[in-house]
Amino acid sequence: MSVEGAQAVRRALTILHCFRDNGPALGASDLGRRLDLPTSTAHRLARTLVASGFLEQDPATSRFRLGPSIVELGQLSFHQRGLHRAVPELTQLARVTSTTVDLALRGGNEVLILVGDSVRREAGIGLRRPLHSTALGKVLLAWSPDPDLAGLGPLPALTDRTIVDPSELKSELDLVRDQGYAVNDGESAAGVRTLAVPILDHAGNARYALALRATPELITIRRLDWYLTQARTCAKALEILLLPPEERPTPAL
Amino acid sequence: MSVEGAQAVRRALTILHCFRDNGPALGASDLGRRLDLPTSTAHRLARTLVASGFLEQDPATSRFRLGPSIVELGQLSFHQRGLHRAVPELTQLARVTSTTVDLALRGGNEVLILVGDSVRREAGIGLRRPLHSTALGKVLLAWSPDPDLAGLGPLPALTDRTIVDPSELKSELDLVRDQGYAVNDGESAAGVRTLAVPILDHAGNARYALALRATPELITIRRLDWYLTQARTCAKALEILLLPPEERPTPAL
DNA sequence: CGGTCCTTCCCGCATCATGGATAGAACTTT
DNA sequence: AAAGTTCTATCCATGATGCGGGAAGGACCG
Repeated sequence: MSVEGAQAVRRALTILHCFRDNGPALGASDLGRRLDLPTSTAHRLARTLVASGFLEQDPATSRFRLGPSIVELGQLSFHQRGLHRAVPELTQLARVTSTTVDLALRGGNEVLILVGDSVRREAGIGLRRPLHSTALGKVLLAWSPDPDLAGLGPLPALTDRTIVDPSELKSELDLVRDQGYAVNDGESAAGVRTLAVPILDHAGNARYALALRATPELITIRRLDWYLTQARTCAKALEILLLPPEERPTPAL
Repeated sequence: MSVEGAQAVRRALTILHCFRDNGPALGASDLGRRLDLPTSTAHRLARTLVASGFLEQDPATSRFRLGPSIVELGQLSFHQRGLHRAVPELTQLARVTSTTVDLALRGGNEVLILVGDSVRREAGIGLRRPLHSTALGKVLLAWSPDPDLAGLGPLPALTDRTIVDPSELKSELDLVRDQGYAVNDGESAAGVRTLAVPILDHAGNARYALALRATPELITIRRLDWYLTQARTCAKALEILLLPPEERPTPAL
């Protein structure tokens, strides 16, 4: 009961979410253990998911993996959002800047990387990252409709530079909003510097975030402005490709 | 009751499936009408889906559309299946043959087109087609583990050439299995000829089907062999790209 | 060959989803 | 501009529905 009224459905969807973190194939008892459910319940839910094509069951090992319906709807939504049109832009940006490029949006309380540059595809597609310790996350938070930092819960430290204090994060976000971009300097992993800019809609919310990622030796402070220009140019192009005209921000006053 | 034990979950998944046929955004009462459910039930299920990120609700119109989790899991599964590695092959094949190329698998009782050539992306990505009136479908049926034609139900006629008689379909499938490929000559739409070949696994089942589509003037009978060779070469490459070594068919005896 | 862990099915209980009714907002028609 | 229509969203009593302990049947390992 509590807040949302649909126990069985919620559990079934959680089962689907299990497959994002873990290996490609999970058994019924794996699922039960991971969700703290009786095996029989997990098994029944999984079977229902199989019946609708959202999971499929390996005939040999009888373990579950994501099914055809997921790919189908994923491709459909990918195209409906126009994300396929973003791929060439990102590839171009990656080539020009020699960096790794990611396009992300907010999914719950995490950053959801949807499209990587196709030069280094393995990058992080389908990956989730924390909001507080990534440049992408900072951008998504800074231009968020509900700036509820408390809702994030504790901020785990990934390196010794990670911002763990909520009030410190708050002033960081103010800075990000002020200067129009975010930098992550080894707060997520040592030796990685990331630069992120928002793709804003007419309401001033960040619909997507675009990031360039490389070593600090490549993205030096003095060259930052150049990378920023490149990123912003690309972001402007993506704004047109991804947002319908009526949702684009009104041109600067 | 009946066969699968999860009413609420089944209904929720059906809601998701609604979004494949119809426009991108549906209201709660649309959903209720389409699934023949009370509005309140449809609304509650949709809310649960929103809470898990499988749907999202437009703040302005409060209508629902596919959410970030769908794109996330879709991309993840797309990559886990190695489908991104198929894209360059398909593009190449489309260029060489000047045809429209589709890669599909079976989803329930329909053909599920997953990847089109990127030359003409709009082709039919995320589209479902009948099994009995497409070359892709014939291939998927001909090398299917359960050749249950009765389970298909009635075979609707899309043109006057569509095979509507189950026993006729059965002999057509025998022919397809014999010659190793399927042809659809205006059975799905007039003036379209399609040639499809399977990508088989070690158990002899068609995991994917690959099709070339063009006008009968282009794919003439005398040139059929050439197109067939092109398609088979590509299928062989895809077999290696898409199937793990232990699931590939053993080399011809 | 005994042990362990897995998948799968069964069935009685009480929890949980159900859907009619309602309030109110938004949009359309007259 | 007001009346009418259609929509979203919430409530709550009812009983249908999903729940999960248990046990049978395999598969794999030692």
